[in-house]
Amino acid sequence: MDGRFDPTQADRRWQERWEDERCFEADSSSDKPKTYILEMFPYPSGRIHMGHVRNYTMGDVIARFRRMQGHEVLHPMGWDAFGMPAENAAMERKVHPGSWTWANIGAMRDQLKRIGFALDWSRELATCDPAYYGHEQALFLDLFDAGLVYRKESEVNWDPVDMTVLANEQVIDGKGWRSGVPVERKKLSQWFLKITQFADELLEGLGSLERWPDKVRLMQENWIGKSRGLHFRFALVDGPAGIDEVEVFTTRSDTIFGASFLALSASHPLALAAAEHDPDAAAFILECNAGGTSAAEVETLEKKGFKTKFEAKHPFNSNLRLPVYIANFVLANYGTGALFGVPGHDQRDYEFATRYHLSIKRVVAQGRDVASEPIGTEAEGGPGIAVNSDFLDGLETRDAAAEVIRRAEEAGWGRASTIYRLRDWGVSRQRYWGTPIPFIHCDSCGVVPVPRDQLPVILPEDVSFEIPGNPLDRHAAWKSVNCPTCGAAARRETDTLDTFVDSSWYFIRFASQPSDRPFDRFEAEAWLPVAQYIGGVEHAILHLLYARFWTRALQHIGQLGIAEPFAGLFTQGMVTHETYKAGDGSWLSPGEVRRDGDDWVHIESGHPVASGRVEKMSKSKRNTIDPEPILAKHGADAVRWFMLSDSPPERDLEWSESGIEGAARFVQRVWRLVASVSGEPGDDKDLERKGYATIAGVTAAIEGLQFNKAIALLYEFASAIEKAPASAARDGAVRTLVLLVAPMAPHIAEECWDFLGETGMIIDAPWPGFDPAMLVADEVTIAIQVNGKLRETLTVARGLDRAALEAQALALEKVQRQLDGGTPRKIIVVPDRLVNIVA
RNA sequence: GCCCCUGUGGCGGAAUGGUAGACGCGCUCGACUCAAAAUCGAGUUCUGCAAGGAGUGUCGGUUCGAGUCCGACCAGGGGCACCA
Repeated sequence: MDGRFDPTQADRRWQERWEDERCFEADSSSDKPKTYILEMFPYPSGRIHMGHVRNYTMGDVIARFRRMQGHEVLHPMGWDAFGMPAENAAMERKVHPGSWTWANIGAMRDQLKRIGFALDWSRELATCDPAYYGHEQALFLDLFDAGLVYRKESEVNWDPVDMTVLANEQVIDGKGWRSGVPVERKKLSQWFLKITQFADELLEGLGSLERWPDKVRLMQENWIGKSRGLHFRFALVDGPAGIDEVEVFTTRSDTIFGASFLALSASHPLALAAAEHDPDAAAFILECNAGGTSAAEVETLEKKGFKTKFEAKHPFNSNLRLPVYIANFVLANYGTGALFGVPGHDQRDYEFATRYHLSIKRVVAQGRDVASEPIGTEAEGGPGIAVNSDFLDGLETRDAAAEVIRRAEEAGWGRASTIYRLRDWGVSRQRYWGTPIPFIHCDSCGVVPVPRDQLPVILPEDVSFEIPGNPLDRHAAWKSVNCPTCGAAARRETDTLDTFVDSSWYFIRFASQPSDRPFDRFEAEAWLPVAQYIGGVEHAILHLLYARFWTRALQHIGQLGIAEPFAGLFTQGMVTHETYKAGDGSWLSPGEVRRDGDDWVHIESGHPVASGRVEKMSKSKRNTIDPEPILAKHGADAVRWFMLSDSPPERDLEWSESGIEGAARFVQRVWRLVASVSGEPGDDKDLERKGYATIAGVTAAIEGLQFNKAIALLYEFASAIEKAPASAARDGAVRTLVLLVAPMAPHIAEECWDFLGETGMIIDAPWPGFDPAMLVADEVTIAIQVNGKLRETLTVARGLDRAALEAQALALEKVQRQLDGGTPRKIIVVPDRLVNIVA
């Protein structure tokens, strides 16, 4: 054996052997306990980046670890292959989105294989493959049959650059999540999935997801936004034809006596009725609709209203008349699109009332406040005691609210109800590169599903991207089809599905992939739920909520007996790197700069460079590090090792050259240790104990996804072995180390295993165990404190009694010096741990 | 505005209420070498010659004992945002 381990040779050799022997193909009929490990599948953008490497390394460690523990592991990989970038590439480079995507998949698959992931490539799938999206179309029709899919004319978020509709979740700060331009409002007929039907289930289900980060559960909870309150009606005085009341929703029914106006959204039926005979009202509505939705605009937007000629009667006092306004701050799609304003206890209503000189009445008193004290310069939003509120006076907010609901229900003008912030999921996209929605539009039969035997509806190949918009819409031959019901000439639906639909069930297809249907229920259930799902926190709401919904929808229609798809979730941090900016403001890549003392200079020009913030690796900031040359230089194990060390996995990891070098050093260190195996006899109790402690620690750390801790323990163990004299125990420790390193650095581990003369591959070796009794040392180090401060340590036999410990501690010179002749007031003794002398 | 998270050496970060700074990076010194790389050894929170003293964002509290628990504040990050 040579002095150095050569990863370039070994990596490929083991990767080929794993592949040739089909080691990582999961057997659905295995008797072993089944474990499903999954990382969020990548979009095939062209190249693997460090974020992928980190993500997949973590999953790979768990997968290999579980395998060594005797589990049958499913660890698949595929491609989230539909989406905008392929169309953009098509426009820019005149290539077909399909050929671009498939070429990228090929390149990225090769890259992943060179990192040595234990993946079951036999189950690889790509969502742009008709063999995948055809089944998706079938599932979509199943959901349609179950009434979970509907079509509705609705105001949508229109991205004027991408020329498509966006889901609410894809609008960030009023801008398209991809294009970054302000979203416009537009009315279109869209397909929707009834996610709101599952709002409560999705909320309740979060409680069972104990192995999810609290943060993600909280984000989903907020997103679903459950509010309990009262729906009730205000009768109108002289309402227009057909409208004699206005329904509102409130969570603060206790403030009902503080109402001083009603406000309607611009698209409320009563607002439209008002506009019919009043050009001023119509103009105001237009103004409201023109308003942008960006955060900046919303923040600075003044509360404005238009006073209609209608008045509403207060439900508890029909003599009290409230003016009805159309107001720009009322949301059309939350609650009923109308509200009653309580300026005293809602800041937004306060601003509105101030502007239009409406009365601001106190109906809740807090602390020392008294009923007669006026509201100050701000609304008082918190709970308190009802005042100036007739029969509610003296009741606490909660009780007052309940009392109003009780009376409203009794009198029949309102009912307790719950509403959600969550909206139904609009899935129509006016794009080419997506799953065609399997419907046909017939002039006489309406919207007709494509018959099952005609699935998949395949995307046409001959399309052009010369003009913006949806090429499917211009493709006359593809579009024209006969109506399946009446046979007359009809048109295909040209919208495609949101790509989040594709990723809402891929984990089921991984588990079971028959050719004639989306999945086999029993095979899928054998693997699901995913034991450990790993991905970026950016999917905390969108993807994870949709996938949960889709799974529950399948359960609802009896296709799958699983409620939650991901039993364990882990969101890993990003891989970051310092940024560099040249004098002219342009970004420079790490390869273009070099260190010069404490400063950075541009290598080519020698000009000074400003080093900026450490940020997520991104093309625009040019601070990316391509994994490829790093792999070639240091080998897969060093890259994997570095991805796991240093930072806790949920935090960001800053890429550093010295970090990867340190990792490569450790790989060589393992190799040298294996070469130092002596064959000499003899035991070494301390080293054995250290070995057991390391096994226990590493096992717990991997189970808790604390890879950085596992690695620290392995470094410590390696140091201990290096220092130990030759013995059989030392040789055994080296073997243990190799086993423990195997999930993280599998290539060197196989190489070492082979060198040690073990039979079979290390991927199949059992994970080492230990006897907990062996972890206990004979001697323990006791901390000796005076007044809680450490003064000395003492090594004593384990289990030494309190009196002996106390005596030994008091005898210490340093303790005596601290006591300075005085008598201790109290002595705390924790056996095997510490003695604290209180002076 | 509301909700949540995080503050520990030069850096990444360890610490069931019980020896703060494990482990890694960097740095210093030493060994090996003609020299370098690689490797090995010693050291590395601050302050002090030392004994000692101070020290986990700030201020207070609980406790024999607080990085850890409680309260207030400061700073950074994230999520939601006219949600009735």
